[in-house]
Amino acid sequence: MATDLFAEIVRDIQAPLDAWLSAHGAEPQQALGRPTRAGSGDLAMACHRYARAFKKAPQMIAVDLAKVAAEHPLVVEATPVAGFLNLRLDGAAVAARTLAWAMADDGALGRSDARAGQTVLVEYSSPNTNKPQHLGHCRNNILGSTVATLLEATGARVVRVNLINDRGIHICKSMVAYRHFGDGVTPESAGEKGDHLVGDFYVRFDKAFRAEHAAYLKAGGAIEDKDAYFNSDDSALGRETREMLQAWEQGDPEVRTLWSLMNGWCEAGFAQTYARMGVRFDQIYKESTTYLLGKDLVDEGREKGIFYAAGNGAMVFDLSRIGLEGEKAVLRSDGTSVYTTQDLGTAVARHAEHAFDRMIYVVGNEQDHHFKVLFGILEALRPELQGTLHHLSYGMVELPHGKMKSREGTVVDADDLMDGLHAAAAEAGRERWPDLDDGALAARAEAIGIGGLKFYLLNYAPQTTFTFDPEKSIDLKGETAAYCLYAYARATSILRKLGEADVGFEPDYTALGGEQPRAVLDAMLAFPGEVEAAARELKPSLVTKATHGLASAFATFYNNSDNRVLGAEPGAMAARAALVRATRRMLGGALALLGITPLEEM
RNA sequence: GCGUCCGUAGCUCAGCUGGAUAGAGCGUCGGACUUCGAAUCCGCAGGUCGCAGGUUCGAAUCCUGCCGGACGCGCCA
Repeated sequence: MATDLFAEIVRDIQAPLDAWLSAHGAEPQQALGRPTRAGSGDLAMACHRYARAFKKAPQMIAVDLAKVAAEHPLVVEATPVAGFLNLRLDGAAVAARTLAWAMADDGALGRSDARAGQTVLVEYSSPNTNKPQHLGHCRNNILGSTVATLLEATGARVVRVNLINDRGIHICKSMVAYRHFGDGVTPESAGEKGDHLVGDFYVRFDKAFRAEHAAYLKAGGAIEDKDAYFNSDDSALGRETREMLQAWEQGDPEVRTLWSLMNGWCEAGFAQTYARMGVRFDQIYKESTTYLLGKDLVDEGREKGIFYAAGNGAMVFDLSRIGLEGEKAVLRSDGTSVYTTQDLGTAVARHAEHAFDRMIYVVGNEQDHHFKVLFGILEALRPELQGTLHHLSYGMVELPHGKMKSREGTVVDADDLMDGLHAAAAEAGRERWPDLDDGALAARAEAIGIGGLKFYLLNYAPQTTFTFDPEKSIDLKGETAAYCLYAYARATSILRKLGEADVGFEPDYTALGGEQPRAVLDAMLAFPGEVEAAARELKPSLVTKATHGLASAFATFYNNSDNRVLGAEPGAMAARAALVRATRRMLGGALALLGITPLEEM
């Protein structure tokens, strides 16, 4: 049984207040909550909104409600203050309940059955197999993976899906470059990860193409626009690439062989990157097998009058149906399908396969418009999908000196980034533990470095476009994974030293009445609500904040010598030991939700 | 032109389904290791919440209009 103890306590105290309000003819509206103002007790409620219903001053209502609240056994003080009802709870009783709950209940680990019976598909990552993954993919992978974990923790059956973009003109560019400059090189012979090797050829293509275009312009060529030049017959490389795509579609054996070879390299590289990030999938789709889906839906939509033929023969959808402007083509005038057609087919096929209650696409906010259109068309075609489709849109990651641009070499490569984080953690670790063997040091550095990346990227709300500072990202101070891991390790250390010294003593919970232990208890009580909100709003940053909040409250508790566990008199020792054990358990659970491995020592 | 997102401390960001004195981290400055691990803690300084109106007992939060930034608006993906 997984419960949210805080919510339970609030409900219990709220009930008689609501009953009183109803009995006096007012609709109960606002729940008790944590007061925003320090020193206002444990729970508070603004009574101003009832003033109209009662035709009475908020101050008077607060006085009446205070009398009702004071009846509750957990409430030791109910004070009306300027129209607010402030409640102080029995600290020892709350502490005893909180610690028992934190040690035994899965709710304290953020688990619940709130989404029991729901099936949710989460699609994330969706890389192209023409170059290695970069910082933007890191945000996507970690965001998608964590959202999936949160939904799972709160009861949903989750299917993690990756749709690999393994076909198309950009893939052919790497292949053309390999054909020209490859000379039989392989990841093994080059000693390079496969995705990086393929990426090298993609860059090589761009370089060769730009040289070709420059020479063309110098010789008096008229087409200045690069894309237009690429698509013209004047560009030999453009022509070769386009012809290769056609050959691929026709199943040309030689082209298919090269394609399989290079895609295999790339996917093997991705697998390593995913494994290191702790990102996994239940199902991997490839566009090479899905790109023709959706054509039957176009026929269906035409019969239903959802699509119609535009002037030049293309099949289009009228976007004014969904409050947007213009038309969206689902078939070109030559009868071939577009990206959206494929997405339509994929969504319908997945619904047939999984009967999902919800499908979440984790994709950058530059595709907001695309998803509005896609969902609008899907809901017109399949009314039963209404309300099930969600685009988890996230902002771009910028660098201190602007955006990431592959052409300008300002891309932060995912593998390099993880190496850098690992190295920074290892360097700090080497100073701390001069005698630790290399293997153990590497394991800790990996946990701290990769955990740091996850925490850093998750700590921003998804829609924010934020600035990634490589220097700060490897910082182990502040609102970081390392900070939370350190709190966990210190709690572990206390308990190791304590052994069983507190066994058999009755905890004296009044020893937890001080400001610092109470702050730890408050952070514990807040945690499940934050996890639920994070799952509901698809916002893992709520979990990183709540985790840091618990670690921070514990650090403050820990650093005050009044709160020593070891050497305290038995009742206080037992109570504080219980607090440390509960903190450790909850921090471990919180880090697990974030995909971060706790360390017993660091 | 239209649409979406964003604008809060020197920097990076929380808070936004309206509530009391707007928060955190970093950075600056000053303190705390003979006491459970200093990758820690404590303290000081730092804000007309982009601007102007409106709604409300009450607005960083809701509405309108401006200003500034990002991204979109394809028979690309």
